[in-house]
Amino acid sequence: MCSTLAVAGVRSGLSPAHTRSKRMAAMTDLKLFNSLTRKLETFVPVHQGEARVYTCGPTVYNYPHIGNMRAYVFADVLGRTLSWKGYTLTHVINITDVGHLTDDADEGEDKMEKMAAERAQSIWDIAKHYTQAYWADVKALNIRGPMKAGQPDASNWSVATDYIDAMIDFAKSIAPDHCYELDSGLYFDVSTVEDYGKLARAVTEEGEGRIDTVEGKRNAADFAIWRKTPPGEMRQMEWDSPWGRGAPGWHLECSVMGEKLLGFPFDIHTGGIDHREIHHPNEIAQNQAFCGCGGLDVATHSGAKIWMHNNFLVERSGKMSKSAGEFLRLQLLIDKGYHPLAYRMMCLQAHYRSELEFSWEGLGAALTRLKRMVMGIERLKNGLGAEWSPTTLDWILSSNEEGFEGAICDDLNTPRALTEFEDLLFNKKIKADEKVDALRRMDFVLGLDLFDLSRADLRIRPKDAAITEAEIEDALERRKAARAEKDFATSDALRDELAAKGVEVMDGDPLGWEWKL
RNA sequence: GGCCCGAUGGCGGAGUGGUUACGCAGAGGACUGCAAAUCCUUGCACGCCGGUUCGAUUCCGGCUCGGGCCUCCA
Repeated sequence: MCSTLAVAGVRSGLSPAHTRSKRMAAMTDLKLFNSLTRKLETFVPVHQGEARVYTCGPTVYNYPHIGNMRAYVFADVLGRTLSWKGYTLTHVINITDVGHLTDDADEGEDKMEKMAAERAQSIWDIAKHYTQAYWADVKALNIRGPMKAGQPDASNWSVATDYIDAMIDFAKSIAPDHCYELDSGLYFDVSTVEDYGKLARAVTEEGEGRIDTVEGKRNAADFAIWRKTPPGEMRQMEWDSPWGRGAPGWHLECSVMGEKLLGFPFDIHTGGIDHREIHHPNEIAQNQAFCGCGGLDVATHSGAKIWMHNNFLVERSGKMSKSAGEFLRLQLLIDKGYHPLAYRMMCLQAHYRSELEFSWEGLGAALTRLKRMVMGIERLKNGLGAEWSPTTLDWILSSNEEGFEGAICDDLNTPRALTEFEDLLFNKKIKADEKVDALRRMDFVLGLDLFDLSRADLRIRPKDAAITEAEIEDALERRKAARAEKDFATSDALRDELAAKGVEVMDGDPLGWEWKL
């Protein structure tokens, strides 16, 4: 990362002290909030020059809603930041196609099996369909997806069912000291590792008994490593194991794929804040057991050095829910005429650890902001801008990029980073070609793809639009003719007609018209 | 019941022991036949009660309200 010009201070006559401060900024440490310690920690890679990240991906039994996607936008910004800071990134994102119950307490049905039964479809088809739907959203949001050694690599979409043998091996290695078998399966004894639940700050003692515990469990928090298929039942997804025919527990896959693809310990494990309570504590317990470090401090033997969790996207009616029937899909936003990157912008406008309130007005605000930034970049591309002021250029340029770096390095403060970006973009004292490189570097981190977006791209036809583009163009031609004749009555009537159909006419704008949202 | 979090202008959302971002909306101006879009300018806030402090929105305590998790879900 070379965010500052080494000679800038000299050329602009700045004091040595200022030059020094800039050099230091270029090496700003990346600070990230570790859920395990609940503190901001400086990122120090396990392997020099590398960053290895594991992101808990979707369970592909249904479409992802936009709240789900916030987690991947967050993980993407983290990945882009690590790349931008010069680390060779390996990023694994898993696809859960087996084992995730409708109930984390080991009592529910398998989500995949349930959906397959409801749809009377093969479970494998269900998985394929929803995986592809997820990938479509990933692409639309400019999420880079998995990486291997610094390059995009689809093989790091790790699919749980590809790792069944590895899961069985993993389970075999921890079973003797940490597990016990019941009729329903193999269970992990959480009392065999130290600090169980540290991540959640949970109590392992019996609570108010709201969870129906499985008969025979030693501790309320014990969880299934392997679930046996009940006698007389037949599942679409089941495998033989030393503990009988059945399927792996949900928590096992992440431990196994993390270990296989990244090695323990790897640098960062990410996921939604809900995973902080059950899934990740269980994953950590498995990892401690696997390392043979049960009894050692969980902070150093959890499998990953830093655990990061993004907060929820919420709406007035409460948290987004898939079980409630209708839920917000990215495609719904697009159908209504919102470009998907408006949603990315919306995510970026809030810190990943804060809850973010969703509303259509908010999404519209993000779209407007995105549009104005795209226009700013277009002006830049056309070389338009103010006079270059040689005495201030370097200072402004570096101070904006320093500010940007400072914001991102401060636990990925994207809202602040956005303002630094705009500060530079809209600064009239710097000529376009003098700031374009810095802006490109910043845009890479934000992932808005501003240099390749046009205003026309942002103009998305609402699915229920009552008029076609050809009809609009035709009306605009007639309006143009009327205006040439100074027949304003006709031209205004045409404009009203278009407005009634959701089209806004913009005479002084090269784009000519826009959909009204 | 247990654990945890939040309360910032019309909305969203940063941040800070002393001059409090930014975006959207609003207002005024430029442009326009009039608008719209765009550009320029701009008004508006730190839940309540105490405490610490020269000074608190920022730190501490209490209160009120709201939310999350403990069941699906990022």
